Amino acid sequence: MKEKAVTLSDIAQKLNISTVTVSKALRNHPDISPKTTKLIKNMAVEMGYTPNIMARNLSARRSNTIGVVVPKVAHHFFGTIVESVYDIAFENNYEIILTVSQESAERERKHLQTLLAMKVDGIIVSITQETSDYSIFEMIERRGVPIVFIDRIPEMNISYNSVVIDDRGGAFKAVEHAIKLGYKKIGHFGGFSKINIGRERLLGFYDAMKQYGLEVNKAWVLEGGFGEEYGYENFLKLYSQNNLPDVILAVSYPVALGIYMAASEVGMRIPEDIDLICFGSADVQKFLSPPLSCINQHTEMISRHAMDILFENIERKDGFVCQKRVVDTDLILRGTCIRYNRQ
Amino acid sequence: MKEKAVTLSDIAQKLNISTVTVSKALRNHPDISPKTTKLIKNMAVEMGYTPNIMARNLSARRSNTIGVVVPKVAHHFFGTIVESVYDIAFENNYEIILTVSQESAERERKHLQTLLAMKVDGIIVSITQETSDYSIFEMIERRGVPIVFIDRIPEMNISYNSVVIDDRGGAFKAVEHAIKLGYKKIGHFGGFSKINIGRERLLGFYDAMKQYGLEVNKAWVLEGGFGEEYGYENFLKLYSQNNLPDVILAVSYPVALGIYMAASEVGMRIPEDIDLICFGSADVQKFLSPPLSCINQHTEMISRHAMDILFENIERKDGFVCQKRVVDTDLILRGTCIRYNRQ
DNA sequence: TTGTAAGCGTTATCAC
DNA sequence: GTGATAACGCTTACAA
Repeated sequence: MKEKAVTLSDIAQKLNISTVTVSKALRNHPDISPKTTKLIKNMAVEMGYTPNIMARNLSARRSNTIGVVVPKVAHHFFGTIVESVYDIAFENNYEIILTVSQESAERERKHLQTLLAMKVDGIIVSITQETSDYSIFEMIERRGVPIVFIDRIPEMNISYNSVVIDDRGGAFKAVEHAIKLGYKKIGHFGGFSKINIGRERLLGFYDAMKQYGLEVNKAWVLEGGFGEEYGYENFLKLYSQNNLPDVILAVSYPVALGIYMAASEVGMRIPEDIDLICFGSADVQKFLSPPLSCINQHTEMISRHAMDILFENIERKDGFVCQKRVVDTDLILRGTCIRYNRQ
Repeated sequence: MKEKAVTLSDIAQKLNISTVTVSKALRNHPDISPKTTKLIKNMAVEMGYTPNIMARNLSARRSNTIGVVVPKVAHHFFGTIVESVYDIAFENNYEIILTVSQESAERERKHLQTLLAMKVDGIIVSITQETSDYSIFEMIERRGVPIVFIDRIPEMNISYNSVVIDDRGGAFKAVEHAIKLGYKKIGHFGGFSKINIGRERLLGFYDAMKQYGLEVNKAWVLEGGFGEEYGYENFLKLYSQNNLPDVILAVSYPVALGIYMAASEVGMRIPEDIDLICFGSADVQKFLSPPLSCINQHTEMISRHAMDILFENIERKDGFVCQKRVVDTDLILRGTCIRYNRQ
């Protein structure tokens, strides 16, 4: 029932030549004459030969494979990043081993170990919210496996490659926009500030407030996670204290959704009663009511840069050049934060 | 700079024992005494040993790896399926090789070949809209690699495993619900009918119409793809003909979004002027205005069944039992299709 | 309980 | 141009 897989030597035997010749021919090695190559290739398809990548990699000491670790995949931001990573890999004849940490640092660590064990040629990782033990990354570094961090990066003092969004600039841009609209009472529902994206966005918020000489009301600057529940809870908290700002910068798209939900529950209208803008774009935002304005992140650029850096580092086996690239954001104005809604 | 990787024999040498003993100890083989095992394990971590999975798999003739091919990943439906597949794999110490066909049959084929070459123990695939050449699947079958199709399945006459949504029943349920509300002018914006999910949903629509003795107005039954653009275009087409039904069953969530967009452009209100329900659930639907009712697909159940079947088939190396499992749907009623809105 | 020998399928090296 | 030989790192008999 189960056919034994055809191997190089099966083909060789059939043709009465050596496996080496077959191996070379199949890889278009110049050693082998065109006609032998032709002959061998035909036989290979005829016999239904499939190379054994395990064996190939073991022997060749390279896997043509890139490992990826992301916290989530059923999430617009990571979903689009992952998808473009796959596209780029495909174009370049690389395979991707994707792993999902589900925001668990322990799981992340295990996945990284597996990737190492699989002898991937390079690694792309976006760390979890809770990652604080960086020893595994140092180990990867020591092993000489190129690694690039995207979006969420660790705070290490060894040098490493990274590709991030201009979080600080993006937040600044959004807040500046709100200020120019006329808003003064501005709040920020932020993420954990122990992770770069949370902290940078918070800084961008402060930058803008400071530059325009506005006072920051600490009560309106709330820390939390990047999920819906935080937007929801924080909004209700301020509402119950009867202390809401006029406009909120939400650290993520889900947080903004949480705000939509809470606002609708308590009968407040967006943007009339409270205005809103958030980080991160998903196509569905244009379908919200009102359509949600946001700070757009160019996910495909992140993937592109990350893969570029990896390919470059894989080529030059000698010391890498450590690179830090920053991807610009732009404001997409839809139905929120488009005019000043207060008296 | 680049440390040479530690191997089994490095550990063996250090300890003056054989590699076999080390190999066994590391895998908790009962052969080895607890204290030697302990000793070896300590040395392994001390030396920073990482197993070489390539070598292991080559030798063990099994990869503990499952290959997955999906048409898309930045898509709520597939994103959640993929995520749960990863979770289940992780629980069971399996690795996943995910590939994304991007709805290209050619790419799908290449990916399948790669998976075969990687010697995956099993394969899960959701075919593209255009897949019509099934020879690769027959080849996989012949190779004895367990394969299970999910959601989108091929029309082959060889037997194969599959896990699908009860598309027909789901569509029936939704249309029946609309009918009971009082609707009679019911339309269906469907997908390609050459693919099972498109066809089955269409059939479910017809089933309900027939069972309740309603006439189908062919002008309201439109075929297209599963993307936003089809909902948008089809809606505008009917609108320009001044020939809209009272309620539409959209074949997918994106198609429904397209309808929202078109309706809002021409100033028609949902659900007052035209009502709507769609296949597929995404959390964001509850944030739409009005919140969109839908036929919910239990994605995690699909993954669970698919993995179950695979594990079962991997165990029993002798002939498989071919299984076809159907996952139930349920109606999630939110702000559309909750009452009859016509005079 | 431990070790020996053989082999998994491929590729690199160096003769012929 | 072609091929013998030795890896690659591990596991599975089977022997000691």
